[in-house]
Amino acid sequence: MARTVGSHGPKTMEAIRKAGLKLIHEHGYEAMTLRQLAAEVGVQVGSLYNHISTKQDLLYDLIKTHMDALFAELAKVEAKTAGQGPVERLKAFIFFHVTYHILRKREVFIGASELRSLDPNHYEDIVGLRRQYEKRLMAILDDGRAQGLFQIPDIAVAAYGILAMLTGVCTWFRPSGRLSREDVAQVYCDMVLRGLVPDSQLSDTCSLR
Amino acid sequence: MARTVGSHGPKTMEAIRKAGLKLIHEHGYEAMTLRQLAAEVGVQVGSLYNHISTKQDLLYDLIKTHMDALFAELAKVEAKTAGQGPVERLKAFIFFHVTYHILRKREVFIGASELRSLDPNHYEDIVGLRRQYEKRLMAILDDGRAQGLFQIPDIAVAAYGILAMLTGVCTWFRPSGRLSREDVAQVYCDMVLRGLVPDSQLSDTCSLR
Amino acid sequence: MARTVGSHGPKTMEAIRKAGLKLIHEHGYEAMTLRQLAAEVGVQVGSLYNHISTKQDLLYDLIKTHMDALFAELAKVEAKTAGQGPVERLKAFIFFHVTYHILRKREVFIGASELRSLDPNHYEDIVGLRRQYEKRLMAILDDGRAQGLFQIPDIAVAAYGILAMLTGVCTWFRPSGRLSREDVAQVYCDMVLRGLVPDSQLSDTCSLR
Amino acid sequence: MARTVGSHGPKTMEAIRKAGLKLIHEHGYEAMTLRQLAAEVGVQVGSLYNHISTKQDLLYDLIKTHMDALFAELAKVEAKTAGQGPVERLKAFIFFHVTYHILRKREVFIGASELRSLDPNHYEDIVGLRRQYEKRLMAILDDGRAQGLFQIPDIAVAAYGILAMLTGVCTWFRPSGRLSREDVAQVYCDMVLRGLVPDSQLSDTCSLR
DNA sequence: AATGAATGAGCATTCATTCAT
DNA sequence: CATGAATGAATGCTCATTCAT
Repeated sequence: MARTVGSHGPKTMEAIRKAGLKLIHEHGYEAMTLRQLAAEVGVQVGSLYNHISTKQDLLYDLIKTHMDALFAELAKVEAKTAGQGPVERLKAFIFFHVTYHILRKREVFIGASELRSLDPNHYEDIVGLRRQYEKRLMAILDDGRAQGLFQIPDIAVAAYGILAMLTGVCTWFRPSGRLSREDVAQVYCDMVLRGLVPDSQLSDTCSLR
Repeated sequence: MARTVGSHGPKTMEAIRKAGLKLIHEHGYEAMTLRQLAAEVGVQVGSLYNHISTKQDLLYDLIKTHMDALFAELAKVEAKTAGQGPVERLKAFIFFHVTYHILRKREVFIGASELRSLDPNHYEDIVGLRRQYEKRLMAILDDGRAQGLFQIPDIAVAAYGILAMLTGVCTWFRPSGRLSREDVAQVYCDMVLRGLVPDSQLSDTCSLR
Repeated sequence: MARTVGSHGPKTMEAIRKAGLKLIHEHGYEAMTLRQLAAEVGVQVGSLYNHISTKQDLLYDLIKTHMDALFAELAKVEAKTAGQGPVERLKAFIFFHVTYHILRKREVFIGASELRSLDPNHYEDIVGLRRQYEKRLMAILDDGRAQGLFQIPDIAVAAYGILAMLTGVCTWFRPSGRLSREDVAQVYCDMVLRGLVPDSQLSDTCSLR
Repeated sequence: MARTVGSHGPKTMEAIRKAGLKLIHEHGYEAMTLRQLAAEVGVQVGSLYNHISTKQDLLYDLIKTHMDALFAELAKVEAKTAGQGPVERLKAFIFFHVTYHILRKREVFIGASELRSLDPNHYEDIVGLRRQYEKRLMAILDDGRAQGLFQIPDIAVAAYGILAMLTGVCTWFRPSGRLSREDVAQVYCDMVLRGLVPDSQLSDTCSLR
């Protein structure tokens, strides 16, 4: 495709990453071939190996880079809300998570759906990071419950549910849609926070058993 | 593996489906090879073609069968709650969705993550079914909003969020865990319903902008 | 090349072995490609893998088969001369070794020159067999020395020297040449036996030091 | 390996030759890659081409250099024994050949086993030199036979046999072994000379036919 | 001289699929 | 129905070689 004639040096690596992101998102890691990748970059297949050591390594590189960026951004948000109450911190977390997942939908999608294609060592590495990320949310939920603000029967289940809901955004969100990034974040923020407060009159009636 | 020596007749097709479900869940459709499949069934590769017409067709068959079963079960639940109010119908939907997704986690996982491997015709077919399923939930939400029971700024966004949360269960649920299927359904049922009721005092404060 | 249309079953494996022997002898194991091999057999490259598991395995198979045949033939010769004196047994060994190495020059050449291309396990295996073969000669030399028939300062060095001399035959022998197989065997038999007898008047003068 | 950081000038060419000798001896010419060679030298692959014109040319260079050295050394020995009798000249040849082949075992091994990897022109060139070398031995044997000192039914066969025996030394000789270079030369010298003298009583009995 | 990136051909191996037996 | 052998295209990766810097 876009044959960047004479593209050299670090530019090529950047082009490989970008093209890899696109193609893995479109076809999946297993289905993407290095010939496709090379064509997209505008380079011969063999040349890829001046920049990556292995197809598997490219996948790990993309996912790891994404995870590192995710943590770096989360750290900024946490710094800004340090010392505030659980509600404020949860709001900040939700806004961050939703907007980040909309902006980086390809990285996020790959980081979740291609985990199984990582070889064992890389897999453990990334899954470890994902668990850390989940724990950052759990810590907020735990705080809120301890302060009597949230009613949460099981912290982990709640966290998994919230993350799944928020992350789902990168599957269906279209920039051209009715709602903006912030609108969506706001809608989910409301829904989640209401879902955690104890005094809703409907809650205790919810049983089919 | 389970070498069903001398497996004959319709048993073989059933063994293929079962093994296919397992292997696609483990490795993904692209990564599963017919040689793996044949070995798992205890048959030579060529013999598979007495039962399936193509690898792609096996995938479609598995997903379509799953979707049909999903709709059949949903129909039963809807029949049982026909005429009841939105809250009761939503509770029923959530319980059904969660428990079904726990029981059929492999089918569900494949039905979502391998969509992209379907060829165009099959893809349209299945995506159409998935949209119908989403609409069944949206109908309940719409009803509840019309009756002033739910506060929902955007029906589609809410539905996607709820489905993502509930479906996530098939990623992390372990039968040996703390909570039973019904416990998890109850937790999510409470969280979702509270999230939709209008009078929570925190809801209007949720803004970082 | 010789496209044996519809060649099936064990015939193909035999054709692969034969072609492999020829091509490895001509080009060396590393330099032979499976495309060459397939063309020689008259088959597609992929089809080779219905019969061999790996290029490396073909090499091992060829060498191992050769070594087994070598030992089987040697056993016959040893059986025929069992109970005879060292001189007779040595003569028999030399005749056997020379004629066998002329008749099976390709197998012998490969079995010596491609050892280094065997992977470690296979290498150890084959080298072990070669050592056993050398020991069969050493046993004869040892016997002869014990009975005072041979004058041998170092059994191993003598054995290596004799084997190298005899084996060299497969490098230069041409069936169309002046001497027949038996002629060559006779010449080497004479030379080796004279080389081992104690009373030659020249032997003790051989020193440059 | 031995990363000669910043190796410059003619030193690099010498390092390439040395590393090439080592790697070809270890892996064979076809199996040695220029990447291995570059790594061994401590240089990037591209840099090799400032010193060699082609992989093939390196091989030829190594073998030709070896052959030239071999002839140069042989010339010295011949000069020293010029005018002496065949027995003395043969002893000198054997001592020279054995000790040279022990000292330069890698060059010798490559010069024999990688002939087939030379392209046609180079091949003819080197094979011609090898024939000349063989003829130097044949000349001695011929002289000895003419003077009635040696009993040799076929000069060429005898020469090939003797050379194979002596050359074999570079396959098994270890400096740490029981025998020194000179010991081995002595053993072979005795064996060969005895093998050529006419009056051994065993010689005429050597027949199995 | 040395480097790093590029090339294009080639490699061993695997794949889904076909088909005579 | 099952099998084993065949096909032909494709895959990830490596190679010797080139060349601008």
